[in-house]
Amino acid sequence: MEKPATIKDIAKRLNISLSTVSRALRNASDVNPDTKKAVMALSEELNYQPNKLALSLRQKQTHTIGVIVPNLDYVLSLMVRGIDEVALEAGFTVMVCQSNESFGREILNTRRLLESLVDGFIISVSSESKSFDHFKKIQERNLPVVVFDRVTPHLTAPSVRIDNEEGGFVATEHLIEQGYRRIAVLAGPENLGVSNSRMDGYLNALKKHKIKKDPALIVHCDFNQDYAYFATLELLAMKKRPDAIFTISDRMAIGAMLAIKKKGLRMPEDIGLVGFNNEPVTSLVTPSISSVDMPSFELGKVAAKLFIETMHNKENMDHEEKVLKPKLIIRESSQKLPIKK
Amino acid sequence: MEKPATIKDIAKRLNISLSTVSRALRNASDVNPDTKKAVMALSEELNYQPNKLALSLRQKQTHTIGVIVPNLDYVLSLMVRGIDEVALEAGFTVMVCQSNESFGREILNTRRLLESLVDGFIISVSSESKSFDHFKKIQERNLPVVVFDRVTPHLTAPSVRIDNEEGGFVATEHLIEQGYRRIAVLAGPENLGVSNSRMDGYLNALKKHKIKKDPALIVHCDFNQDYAYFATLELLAMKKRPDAIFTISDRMAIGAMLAIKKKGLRMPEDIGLVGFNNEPVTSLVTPSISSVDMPSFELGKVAAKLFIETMHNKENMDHEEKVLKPKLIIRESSQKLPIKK
DNA sequence: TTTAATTCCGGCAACGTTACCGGCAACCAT
DNA sequence: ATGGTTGCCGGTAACGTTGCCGGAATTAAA
Repeated sequence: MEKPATIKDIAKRLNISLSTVSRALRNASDVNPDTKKAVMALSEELNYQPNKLALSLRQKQTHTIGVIVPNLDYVLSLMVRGIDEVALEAGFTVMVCQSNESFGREILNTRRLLESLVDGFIISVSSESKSFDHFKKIQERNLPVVVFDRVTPHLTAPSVRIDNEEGGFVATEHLIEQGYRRIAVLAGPENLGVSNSRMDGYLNALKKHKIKKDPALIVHCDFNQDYAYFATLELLAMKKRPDAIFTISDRMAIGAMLAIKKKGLRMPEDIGLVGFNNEPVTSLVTPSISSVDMPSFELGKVAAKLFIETMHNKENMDHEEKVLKPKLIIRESSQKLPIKK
Repeated sequence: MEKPATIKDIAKRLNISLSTVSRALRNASDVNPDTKKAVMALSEELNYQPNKLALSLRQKQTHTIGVIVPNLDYVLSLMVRGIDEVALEAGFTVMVCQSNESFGREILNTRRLLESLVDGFIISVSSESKSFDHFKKIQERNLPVVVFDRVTPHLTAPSVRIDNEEGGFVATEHLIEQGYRRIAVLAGPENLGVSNSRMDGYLNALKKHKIKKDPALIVHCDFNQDYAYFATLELLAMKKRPDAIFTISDRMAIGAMLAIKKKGLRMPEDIGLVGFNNEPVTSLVTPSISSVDMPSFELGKVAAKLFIETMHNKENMDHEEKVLKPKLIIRESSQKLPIKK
């Protein structure tokens, strides 16, 4: 039990060749039932476990998927769990690397995973990334790549995401229906697709309800509670301050909430607030915060399924694009009118 | 750029032997400076990356640490980040597996990591685990093991943890100093060492201040918000209800808070509340919740350092035991008296 | 009885790497 | 010149596994 048993040990003990043992252990064809039984019995007894390294080296497959994410916040860790579940089921191991939203780390992680000889990648791009050469290098090696959540047009690969535009739309329309008219939006970095799509939804809702867009009410800031806090303070200091805020993440919604409280304003009476992601904390704070829920776990599962499909099908699936629907959860922070019967 | 370059490719192109290339690439001794330069140049050009699989197979080391955790909540993910940071620095990759507090999964994960030929383990045991044979199997293979956070006397291995007794003590003493007298404790499962130590601290504080222990005020329940919610409701329904609650985790504190609010009681006036872990959410809810902070990130770093030390030193470090100090963070939920000058 | 088919098995090479050993020069000191 | 040292290099085996090929033994078919 000291050193793990190998095929060689079994062969020696049974006085048969390595090849026979190897075949007995998997194919089972081309091998006498009796010897097969003997091999099985002994391998059981010695607690034989095939050496993964040797196997991978031989057949040039590690059965490992490299997953690159910008961070592991609530939503992304749910997605990763979804990926994990499906991947495990299919016999894959996943290696998760966080880029911490940093472009440099993203490149480094890609390199590392490539060195580890993963069989392919499932990627959510960092908000900082403007170049995508490191990902293209993966594709040059003919390794399958799937992009999820944070997709980008600069990378042609199968993708899964939620309908962010729809999410932005329902959040904004809900605020309008509640009677809010000067609706501000706290968006993320300017080059982040996810953020822009949600903003598009916001703009569409305004247009549909004939509310004029006010550039002063559109604020880009970092994806971060503190930045959102200060941005909100500035918004509230305007002469004609907004009467509602839609933030494209719950982290930012929390920052906004703190700023609103700091100013002594009440939600939903003085000001409405809707976030995005439906993190558990939104239901715990006072007042509870309305938020757009997304099927994160499911999205992860779909990403992994898509990956496996891509891996097996030689055909080009680069233009496969799955889109899941978000859902608005209404809570106290935006519920100004009594609930209709 | 299709297939990764190997040592063989370099050797062929330079008309020298594999061995020479191999030596040139690392030892640098026993090889002519000129050939070395040539090898380096070509390896750069071909973008040569040593094949980790072959390397590991050869030298029977994967430079990988298996990390087993019961879950990835706020505290544990911080610890894992600490582990990761130190491990990476030392040239190790970490593979993290969650057991979801399940004994079966823990065994499965151990097996999986063992199959992946990790060089050793850093473990925080699941709350469900009562047997530790699967961990002992690791030690039989002479692989280094370090236990962190959730330690257990049933496993002799170097360990890192915080002083849970101290944590329970300061939390309870703080409540006593604020004037609370009937202090209940919401503890975790009965066999969980961490929980019991915190309870011991609670008991010590009572004893020091000559408050009689009341078994009715000691409640064991699952490590979980919902259970804590219902347990608190029951506590509050007592004829002589407690005037303060100490929960051994913040998750449980949140559950308790919801129950207290549900009953229409005020914090800190009617009832005091102190949690454990200092999760960010404790400062966001209303009222904000006092909590015992632990140096999680640091603890993870220490665990990894201890692992590396254990790996290198042949000497028996099994009785090395590091203990870090927790710190009480006082917030609204327990601040009944005005702050002293 | 010969031929053909079937069943079962062992040998060899290969995946990419390094450890070890031995050998050929060239140099130095005797 | 002899012997010993040093610098540099190549060959071989090994890590644990599997794929391919060929061959022996047995059975079936002609």
